[in-house]
Amino acid sequence: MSLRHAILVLLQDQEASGYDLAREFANSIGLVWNATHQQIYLELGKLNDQSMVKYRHIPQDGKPDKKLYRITDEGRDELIRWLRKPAAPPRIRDAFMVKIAGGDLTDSASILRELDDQGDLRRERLNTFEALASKLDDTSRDRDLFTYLTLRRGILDQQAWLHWADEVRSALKKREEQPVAVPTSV
Amino acid sequence: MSLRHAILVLLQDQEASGYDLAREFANSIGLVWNATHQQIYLELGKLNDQSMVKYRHIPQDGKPDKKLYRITDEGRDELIRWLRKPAAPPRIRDAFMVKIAGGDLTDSASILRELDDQGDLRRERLNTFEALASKLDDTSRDRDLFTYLTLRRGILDQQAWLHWADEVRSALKKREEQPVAVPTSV
DNA sequence: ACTACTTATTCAACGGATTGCGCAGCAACT
DNA sequence: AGTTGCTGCGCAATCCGTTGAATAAGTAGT
Repeated sequence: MSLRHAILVLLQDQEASGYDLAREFANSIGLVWNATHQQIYLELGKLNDQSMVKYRHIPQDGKPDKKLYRITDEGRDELIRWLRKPAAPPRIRDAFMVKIAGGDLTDSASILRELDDQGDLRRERLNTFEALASKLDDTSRDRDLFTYLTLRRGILDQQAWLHWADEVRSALKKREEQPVAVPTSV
Repeated sequence: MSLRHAILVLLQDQEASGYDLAREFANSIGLVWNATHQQIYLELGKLNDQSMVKYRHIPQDGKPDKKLYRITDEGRDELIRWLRKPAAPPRIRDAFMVKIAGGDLTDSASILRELDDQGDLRRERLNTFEALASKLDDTSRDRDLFTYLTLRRGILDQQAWLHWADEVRSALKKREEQPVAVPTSV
């Protein structure tokens, strides 16, 4: 319901094409909201119809033409209105966690395998986030305070996940060491 | 894409009605995947069409009739197949975080207000999760290992969030103490 | 008496999101 | 010579999800 607002937030700083936005959704904002290019183009179309944004057509040679969008006053008003009213709590949809909840059906080995895979991904993210955050440390993180805080959120999130993964590993190890009185097949 | 599998996981342990499942989605599984009753009834219908579940009709007096669903062999096969293949990484859609990213547009006060509200919610959740987890401690948390691990995930998640919220508060406080060279209005 | 909540299922309408495809040209690698 | 990848935009079909409502009878509270 608020892809539109995420787009407006991005357009606040600078004019951008749909393609530019898609890239940013894959990086910075992707941390908190992700979207594909189809959705973005569609939403830009709607925003344009409602004159929240406007664009100018830029012919390019060598590359395809593009449309550079910028936010309008109406768009900024809408954004501010949205910022004021409380956000709905995020709905959680974590397929991996559903697997954990149904873990009795699987063997530990395949759980551990996927745990490692997901862990690699998380650790990777953690590194990039930390790199970006320390870059902000060096220069000025007062101006980019909210970017910094967003990154911190991502960092703490990954760390919490990795910590949990360790707990899972040691719990599964303990369970295998002491062959318990649990039926292996019902 | 895997509400169906969450349902199948729940149906594994016991026969249940749509209504029962909806309640469980509001509690246990809701921690990692949430759904409204409309969705659940719809999905149960589809699962039934594909003979992943079957039901028996239970007439009741005093209360409305109900349908008790149970998982079939096909359903169990499908579930196991799904458990084996890697889960897609969860897509993140956190409206509140979008607000933080666009925080320059808002005053600190309204951010702090919403931070408190969200914090209350998180703290509440943390309490219920911890209560449930310690209940498992007392009896046997070997049998319910995966329930326990799911709860741990929820607990660590809330804690990480609350910790982040503290960081935000002190960062905003610091910013206000030293009136910085940041334009208040562009 | 009236209101509100619980149990139980379902329909209809809409909007948001995903998947898959198509076009188009240039650069770079194999 | 051929494949892959990047820049850039878009359509169509389908599916997933949300919102809102209807029905229906019992129980519990003010």
